[in-house]
Amino acid sequence: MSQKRLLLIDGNSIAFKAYFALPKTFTNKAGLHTNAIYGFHTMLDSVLARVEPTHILVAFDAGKTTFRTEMFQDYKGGRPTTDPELREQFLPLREMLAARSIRYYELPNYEADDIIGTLATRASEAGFLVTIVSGDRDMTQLATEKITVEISKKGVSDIEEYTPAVVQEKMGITPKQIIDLKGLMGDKSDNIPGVTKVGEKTALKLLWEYQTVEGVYEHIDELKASKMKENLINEQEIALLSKKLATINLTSPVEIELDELAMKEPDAEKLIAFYQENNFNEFLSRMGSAVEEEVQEISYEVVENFSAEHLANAEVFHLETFGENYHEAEVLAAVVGNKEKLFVTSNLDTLSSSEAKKWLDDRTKEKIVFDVKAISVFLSKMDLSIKGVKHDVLLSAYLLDKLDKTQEIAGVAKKLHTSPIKFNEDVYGKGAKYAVPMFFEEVESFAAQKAFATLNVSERLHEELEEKEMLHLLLEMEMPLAIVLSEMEEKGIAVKPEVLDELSVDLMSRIEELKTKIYAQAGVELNLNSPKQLGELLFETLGFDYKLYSKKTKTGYSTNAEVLEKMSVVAPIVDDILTYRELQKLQSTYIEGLKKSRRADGKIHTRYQQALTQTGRLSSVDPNLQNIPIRTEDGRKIRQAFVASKEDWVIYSSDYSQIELRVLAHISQDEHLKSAFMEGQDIHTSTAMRVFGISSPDEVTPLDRRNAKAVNFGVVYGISEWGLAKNLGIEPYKAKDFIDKYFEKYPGIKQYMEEVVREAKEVGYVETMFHRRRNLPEINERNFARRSFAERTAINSPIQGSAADILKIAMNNLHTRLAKENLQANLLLQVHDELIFEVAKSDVEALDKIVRSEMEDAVKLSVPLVADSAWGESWYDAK
DNA sequence: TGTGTCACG
DNA sequence: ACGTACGTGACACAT
Repeated sequence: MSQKRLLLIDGNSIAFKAYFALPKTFTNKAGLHTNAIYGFHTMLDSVLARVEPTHILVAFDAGKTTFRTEMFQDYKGGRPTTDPELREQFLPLREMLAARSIRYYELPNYEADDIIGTLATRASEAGFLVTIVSGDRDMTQLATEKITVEISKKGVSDIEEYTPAVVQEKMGITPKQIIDLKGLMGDKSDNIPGVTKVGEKTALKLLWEYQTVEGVYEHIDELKASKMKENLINEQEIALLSKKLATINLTSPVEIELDELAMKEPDAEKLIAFYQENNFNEFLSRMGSAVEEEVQEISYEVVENFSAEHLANAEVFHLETFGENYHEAEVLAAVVGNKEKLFVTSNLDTLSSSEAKKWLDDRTKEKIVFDVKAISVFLSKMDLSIKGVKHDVLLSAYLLDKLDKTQEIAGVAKKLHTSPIKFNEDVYGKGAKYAVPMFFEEVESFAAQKAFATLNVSERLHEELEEKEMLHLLLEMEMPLAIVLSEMEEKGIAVKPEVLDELSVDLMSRIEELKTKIYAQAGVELNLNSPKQLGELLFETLGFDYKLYSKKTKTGYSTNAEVLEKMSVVAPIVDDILTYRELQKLQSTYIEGLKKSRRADGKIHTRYQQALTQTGRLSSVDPNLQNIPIRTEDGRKIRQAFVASKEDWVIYSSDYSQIELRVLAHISQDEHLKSAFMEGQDIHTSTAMRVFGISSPDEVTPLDRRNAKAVNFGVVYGISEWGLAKNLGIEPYKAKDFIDKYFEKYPGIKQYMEEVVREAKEVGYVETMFHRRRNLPEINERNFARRSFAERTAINSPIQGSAADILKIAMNNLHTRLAKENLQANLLLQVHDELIFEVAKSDVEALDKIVRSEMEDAVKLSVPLVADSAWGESWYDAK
């Protein structure tokens, strides 16, 4: 008979630990918190793997009153009440245990400790090895040769193992003496009093000498006179009571036979339902492979060339690449094929064969891919292109919120609970270990798996898009845009390093001057780039009261521009620090950063993340060309380095005027906002007039306009009193006044906001004009901050997202139009509401006409769309 | 690797 | 009583 092992888990204390170890962002479909359950599950998995028990039980506390409170009313007194966010997890936690066929138990009048102590004793007497898992150190008193106590520390899986030897080594006493220790020193967390002034050190010394509380009192006369001795004598009763309270009951009336605790198979059906309900996708996918015994077989063949036969029935095309940035990444392998059979080659030349070219170029040969933008960039380097792409799984997964931050097909497969495949990191490693695997077969197999997974999920995503009326968004907006973007990225924008160098010389000398000046004023030298050191200088060395200007952060004092500006009156030094910061930012991020990004062709090739933002905007990385300075003159000069790549060409820029407010006017149908735009008024002036009751535009002061502008921004962001107050530097009650007046004057906006939030609460998501969705799982949260955030998001996302959609439509239309008209012009950059081109001087007027009309007519709204344009030698001059 | 800061729309 | 304006990316520092 093999060794039986019993695992006993202290349910309350582990749930408690897990709750505090994990963020409260875990919620289930009903909006209830699940972080403690999730953490409990994780802990359970790791301890099960480690201990491999044959028997198991989770013990819970039954209630507040126990035999201990009868002995001592204040036992565990003074404890704060359990958070409702934790309390709501106890029932589902039991459900999870039930689904996993794990027995749980509670006993009126007794604590979980007593159940565990009793069963541990019975089991060890019956020849079991016992492991106890708890977050409570008191349990260590149960440790014996047969009973191991594991105490979970900070994290959920970080544990400390206690055997009698460990206890002996740590404290010099036996586990049994823990109760004597508590008797003398008490226990704050359980409100066990202990003897006055006796702490851990004193108590241990006494126990080393006299073994037990009783022993101490038998020999109390031997102690030399002291306050401590007096306390001991006076509080003998308390010491004995404390010991009693700390003693785990080993003979509780637990009505369970050990046999009943034998490990059982989980109830798969219940467990799957539970995981689904609680969004435990990771656990679900792990089950998936365990449940569907038959893992789908992937059949692939490594070939030297793609033959016409291979291509004839191919449905998928995949390029396996190595490198962080595809502008310089290496293609390792290509895959074509279908679910029955895939063909993998590392001979990329085969893509240029007439058969392959023909297949790639044939629109009637429909292809499914993952990331057509990246594929197009790679192919274009080989002078190839791909046509007939009917489904880009990257983009559809993005639209359906099925991408995780890895942006890989493996993440999609995981979210959809299909056969799991590896992530790039698993095959190529990361950091210093990022490398192509030693055995190339691994790459070939990985490439085939990705191609298979792409096919495997494509149908489901396609169907889901159809259901949600989002197919149009994929086929007519995102997929065509991917091609437009690939051309923009591939083209790149020319950057003159001489211009940057010139700016750099000036900046560096000014930075040095400022540094010297600041050190002189400070009286010490420090690293000005360190917020920590700067905070210490201002609020410790120089003695400014942080409470007046700043607030504490996790690492020190906040020293951001807002704080420094507040201090400017009393501390002239901060003006120089602000300037230093500004120039340092320009130097490191823009001068040095951009120079590093320039490639051999003298151009910068950014990459647009098309499948990332929550609203449908693009983002630009490596480098980010969507945040090149413009607001200060020093910063704006950076734009002088961005020029056309050919002689006699210029930079042309066109941007939408107030697109977000125009979108708001359209979707809210607010009469007043609409008419302001239809009459072509300055929108902030118009708002100022209405809200502040001013009759003529001439009477609107700059301050009025500024306030109105802030209110307009606030409206788009999902206005809050506090946010507006902070932005304007006024009191929240004044901000409230602005908001109230605004809503009174623009009732349609108020109605829109209420409606969009109401609807979001009902269906759990919001949509743009073109059905782009954003899910808002926290919209019905009980937590005020999270719910409020979701509500503001519900207001903002349709506005920001619709504006993004409109520019995408304009870009696609422009792309087609420019190809047709054969202009000497290239679209180079997109900055959310702005498009930047390079164009032959001779074609500027023609381009201007086309661009403005395509932007203004991209969609028909109930207010006009207006695009303003400009051009010049550099991006700086296109203003 | 996380935090603070700051650049843009 | 709660803690915020919406959406991003890159840099330097500190751990």
